[in-house]
Amino acid sequence: MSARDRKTALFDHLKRAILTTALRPGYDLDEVALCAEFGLSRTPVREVFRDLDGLGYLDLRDNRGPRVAELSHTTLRDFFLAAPMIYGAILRLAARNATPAQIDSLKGAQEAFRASLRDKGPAERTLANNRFHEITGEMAGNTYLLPSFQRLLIDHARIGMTFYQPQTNEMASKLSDASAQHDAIIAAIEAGDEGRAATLAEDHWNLSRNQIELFVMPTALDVPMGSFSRSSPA
Amino acid sequence: MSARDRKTALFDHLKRAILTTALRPGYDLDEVALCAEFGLSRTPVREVFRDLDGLGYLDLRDNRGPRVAELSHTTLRDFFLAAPMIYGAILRLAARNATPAQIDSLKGAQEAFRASLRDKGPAERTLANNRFHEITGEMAGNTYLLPSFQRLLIDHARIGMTFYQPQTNEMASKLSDASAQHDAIIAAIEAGDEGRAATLAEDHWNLSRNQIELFVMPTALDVPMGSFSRSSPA
DNA sequence: AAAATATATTGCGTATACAAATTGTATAAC
DNA sequence: GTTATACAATTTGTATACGCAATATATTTT
Repeated sequence: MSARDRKTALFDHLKRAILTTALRPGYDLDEVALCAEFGLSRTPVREVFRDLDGLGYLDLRDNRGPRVAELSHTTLRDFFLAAPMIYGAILRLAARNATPAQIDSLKGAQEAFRASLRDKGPAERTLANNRFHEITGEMAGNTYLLPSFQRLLIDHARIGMTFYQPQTNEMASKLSDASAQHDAIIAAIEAGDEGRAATLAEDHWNLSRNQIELFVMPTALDVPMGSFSRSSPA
Repeated sequence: MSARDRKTALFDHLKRAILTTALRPGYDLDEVALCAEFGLSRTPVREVFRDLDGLGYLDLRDNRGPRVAELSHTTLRDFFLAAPMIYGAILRLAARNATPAQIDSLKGAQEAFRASLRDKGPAERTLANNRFHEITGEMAGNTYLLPSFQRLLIDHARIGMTFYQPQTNEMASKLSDASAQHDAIIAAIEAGDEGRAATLAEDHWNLSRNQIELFVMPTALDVPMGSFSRSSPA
């Protein structure tokens, strides 16, 4: 195994571990440990760190170890603002520009996603879903939109992993909804139907947003008015 | 002068040289020459390269020297698609979130821009204008929109330098228009008027777009129909 | 006992040395 | 004359070593 392969292995490992929150937001990485684990010296390891910093996976601070990018309240707010706009634009452009080879690639990714829903855990499902959307980004092929889109995908994956983790029960139906939407997205792209692609982007976003909101904002208890006294004693 | 200062000096130098097209798109950088010029060894110089690659200034290819990011026909098309959307979103959010300190900073940048219009050349003007818009990006403060916005600013500066360069004559009035729009943008942000900020973003974009289009598409000659024979005799 | 300063230890940043790969050139064969 | 191959030179990538800065700990002083 060449040094280059070991370097890309490290890159892929960190990317996956961060997306699936196996490495939690804010986690401090150990440079020398990773050197030993992947059989690399510090120089190439630090280059990988810098690349991941540029892509938004890591946060590099001076004279301090690299840290997994934080996922704060503020970033969540930013996420909700930016995501619908960018997702819509990306799918619209994907429908406009997708090549046959890319469509095949997207179908493959959707097949893998469906397979992961059958017999894999949350981490694998997240990665498969992430891959699907990464390909739509490649299809859109817009140099300027892509960096923002990719950052959104990183945190979308991580938000998903942190929030929907526990309730795997009622997740199932929502996930098959998501899978059905993926199929519709593929169809719209293949037909070159930009308007439909944009609509589906909105639908897909709404599904995801509802899921997230369920766990951020606790559902109000469905209780008749007046059951609780206004001034709660003690 | 410490090594760190020399490193940031190199970073700033390359950033400015690329924005002003003193280093043209596609230009191959000489690693060792820059090491000598800035008194650094190869390691920190290569780190600067990687940072600039992540930000979209440079293009790093394997086993090949770093190259100034290309500015192709395709990227120009992408630029026209993405810019209005992102610019609008950024100014809208800037109006929503700007802090008093940031507004002061923006006023300072506008003052510097106006000064550059008086007694500086195209490169200084481009840098001053770039700085103004960078601050609006900071004001918006959205983690996800910022990377795309910054990439747009890079190429907006470079497109400006390549196209409006020669005709400094008729440029003057357009530049004072741009300066007036900057003032209006500051006012809208200070008032927290999101709608007006978004409208001004559109106006500012249209002004810039018209400028660019004038040089990309040669203006049709205003000649009566039939002046040219259909089949041109070679 | 608490606080402050000195000292030790960890680890980040830079430099240099070495290895691998790519490119240019020269020579030979077709 | 053109093309292909081999070899040399330049350049890129990786490894190791050193110096400095930041933080933690211990000892001293108030």
